[in-house]
Amino acid sequence: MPPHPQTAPAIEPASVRRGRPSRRAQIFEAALLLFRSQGFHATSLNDIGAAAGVAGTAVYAHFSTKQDLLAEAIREGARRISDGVERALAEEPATAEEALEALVRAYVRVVLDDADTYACYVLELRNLGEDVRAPFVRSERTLRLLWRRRLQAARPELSEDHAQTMVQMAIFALVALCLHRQRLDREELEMMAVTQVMATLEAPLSLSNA
Amino acid sequence: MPPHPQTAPAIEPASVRRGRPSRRAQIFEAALLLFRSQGFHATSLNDIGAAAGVAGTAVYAHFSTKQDLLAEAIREGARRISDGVERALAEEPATAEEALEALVRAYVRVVLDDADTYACYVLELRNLGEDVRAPFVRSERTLRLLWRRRLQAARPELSEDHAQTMVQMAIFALVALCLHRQRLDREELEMMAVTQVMATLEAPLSLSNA
DNA sequence: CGAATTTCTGAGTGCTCACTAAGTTAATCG
DNA sequence: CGATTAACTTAGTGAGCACTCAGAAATTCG
Repeated sequence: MPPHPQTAPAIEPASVRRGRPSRRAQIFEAALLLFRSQGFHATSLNDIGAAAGVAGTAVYAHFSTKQDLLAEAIREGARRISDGVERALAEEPATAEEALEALVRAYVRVVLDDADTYACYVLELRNLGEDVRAPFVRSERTLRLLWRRRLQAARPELSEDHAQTMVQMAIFALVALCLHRQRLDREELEMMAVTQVMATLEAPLSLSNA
Repeated sequence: MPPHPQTAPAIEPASVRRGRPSRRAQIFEAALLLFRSQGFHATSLNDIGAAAGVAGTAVYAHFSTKQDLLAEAIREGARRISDGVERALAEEPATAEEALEALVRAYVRVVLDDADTYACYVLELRNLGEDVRAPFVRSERTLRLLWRRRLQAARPELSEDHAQTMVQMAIFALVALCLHRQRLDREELEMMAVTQVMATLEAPLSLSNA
């Protein structure tokens, strides 16, 4: 059972009803931003507490360890990606190209809308303990496999290795969008990112190939 | 004046003549690989020493601080990129497109040939102290500006903001190549990476644009 | 209000780590 | 060889850190 926020009545805390985030949420948000900007190891519990307006040790009323806090942040990043992808999978597009583009668009949306969460996911996953990290690495691999399948469906001439490399390049191109702040507005950015990545994935291999 | 390696005579140490790396180089290499795989803060001086075959404190005979060791690694990454780019700049290509492609190819070569060094550069730059980091950040910005100029020369219709975003995506697509191990062979990878990135940079913007 | 529970604080505790000091080994050179 | 110097080791030292604990403050609920 999760601990209740500061001003919480039985079912729904007043603070939530009034739109004020619970202390737990404040701490989580502060930790996420600090992990994202400084890195996990460079962030102390006192940093986190200070950013959330409490003493460092108050964190332990809501999270069991610092690793647990990171795990929660990573879990959130993974959840948003898989939610986005799930929505893309539900679309049932007509052509293989449309299927690929739906996947690309799903990623772009997550990367743009949850930039800090996804950046933290990408940059800090390595700092999770082996046991906690493993399932995330697995699902990451599964998602790349999904990309590769859709890419190969659209371009049957690609070998597995080629497709795999192209997918990794495409996904990383998107990572750039959540790491650096862009000056274009949200809608234009989404359109452009989808276009650019699709161009990568649809580019013919160089002429010297069999 | 840098300290001399273990078996060093006045000018050129015997160990270098025989192809055995100096202790300093061993330590540097070990640190680079550990920083790259575990991250700066997760790597202790004992780790580094152990990987280089000495006690942790022996590192201090060759480097002044742990930060200094990281700074050297970062400096090496920056040096290789700027060397590669410099060679590309010397080419004086005929068209703007060829100029852009030369730049892309220079990056691809560095990323593929110095994968660990460049990965360390990208991932660990943030762990350098502000003062040491600043010049690297500046030269990074300068390089991105060079990309943007060449891209805009090839495609004058692009706005600064569009070109900037495209450049960031393109560079990050290349980062993927040094982070994950690819199964394609070196030559094919270079050709493919150049092709894919050029496709991104040459892709038309989506139709809804002015 | 009063009791129970949760949240929070401030003072620890023990551990890890970067770094130092002092002394030993090994290599160089006259 | 003997003297000098660099490289290395072992044993610290002090700081910072995650985390614990005991109690205070705040909140909930009868």
